[in-house]
Amino acid sequence: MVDVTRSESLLYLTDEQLRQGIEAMYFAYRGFTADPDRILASMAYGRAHHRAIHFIKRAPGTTVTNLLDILGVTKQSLNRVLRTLIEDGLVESRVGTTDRRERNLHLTEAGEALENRLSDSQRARMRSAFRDAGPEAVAGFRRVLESMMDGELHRQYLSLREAPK
Amino acid sequence: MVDVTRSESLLYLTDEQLRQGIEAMYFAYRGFTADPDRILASMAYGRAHHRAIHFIKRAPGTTVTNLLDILGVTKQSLNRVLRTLIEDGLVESRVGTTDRRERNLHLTEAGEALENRLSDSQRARMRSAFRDAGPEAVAGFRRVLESMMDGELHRQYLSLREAPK
DNA sequence: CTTGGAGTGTCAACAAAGCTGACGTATTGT
DNA sequence: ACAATACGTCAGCTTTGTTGACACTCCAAG
Repeated sequence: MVDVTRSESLLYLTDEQLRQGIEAMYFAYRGFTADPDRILASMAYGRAHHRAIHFIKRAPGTTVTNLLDILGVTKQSLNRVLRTLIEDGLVESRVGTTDRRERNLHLTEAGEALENRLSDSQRARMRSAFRDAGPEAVAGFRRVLESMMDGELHRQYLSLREAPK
Repeated sequence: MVDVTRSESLLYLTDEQLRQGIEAMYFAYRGFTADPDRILASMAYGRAHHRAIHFIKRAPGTTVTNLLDILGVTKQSLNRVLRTLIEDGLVESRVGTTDRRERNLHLTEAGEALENRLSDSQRARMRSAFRDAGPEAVAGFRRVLESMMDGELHRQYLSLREAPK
């Protein structure tokens, strides 16, 4: 089945191993989004609203352009989502202080409440997976995921750590 | 910053670590789908076609119901995708031999060709990530992802290994 | 002080891919 | 004979993405 004569240290790079990794990624991502999706479906929201809320929570006061950059969608697409969140009183859009063209986005109390519900459920699953797998596995998980991002994605991923709050 | 007095072995379960895991998952999944998406966009296909093609390749002769089960979508949704693939001559639908109500799905030569292009690009990224991270990290990656699937997803993930070909 | 460009919002139209509900046909198994 | 299964399809709706066009506010530079 597998040619054992080749360097043993590369057996984890066989096409079969890669395919299992691909399928694991597919099924795990479905699990990853399942819990928040259930909560969102009970309201008039979808995954796009979750992402906006998540990153506004993560970087309060962020601008629309910055959010656009992180989410990688068009402003028309983001605006539709953002508008409903503002109308529903979950997000507040404040005119920028230094540059009045900008809009600084913040979660309202209601927005914070929903964010908590969503991220609690997602964290619960992540925590359980992390605990089951153990610290070394978690480190490996992180290392592989980070290598899977291309340059631009990785830059954005890291940028979230720079000025967290 | 972090309360070092609590058990050190649980530091990897802090909310901050979990959030980083969540964000890593989000950005990595975007990288994971980026390459096939580019190929698909140049044709009239989308991610849904890719998934169908992938699992037909994985389990040749699979039935529509089985594919429905794995993909977790409605038959109307799958049928729309499957119909275009059959019309375009990438997938063949053969009347079942033992049960003539069933349809056994196979890739045609053209279907195999597209599947190869798609999975080559996806495997290339996965291989590069695996190689960068090393075997132990890959094992951890797999362990965490598998723990992230809930029961039903995990069952389906494993079922692909049972009768691979 | 005008003018170009950046940041934002919005209208319109469209596409991909999910959903529900309903119905029809072929086939199997009781 | 009849109920259930497997499949296909019509119609209509939703979410979330896309282009393209246009307007407004505001900053910065000439």
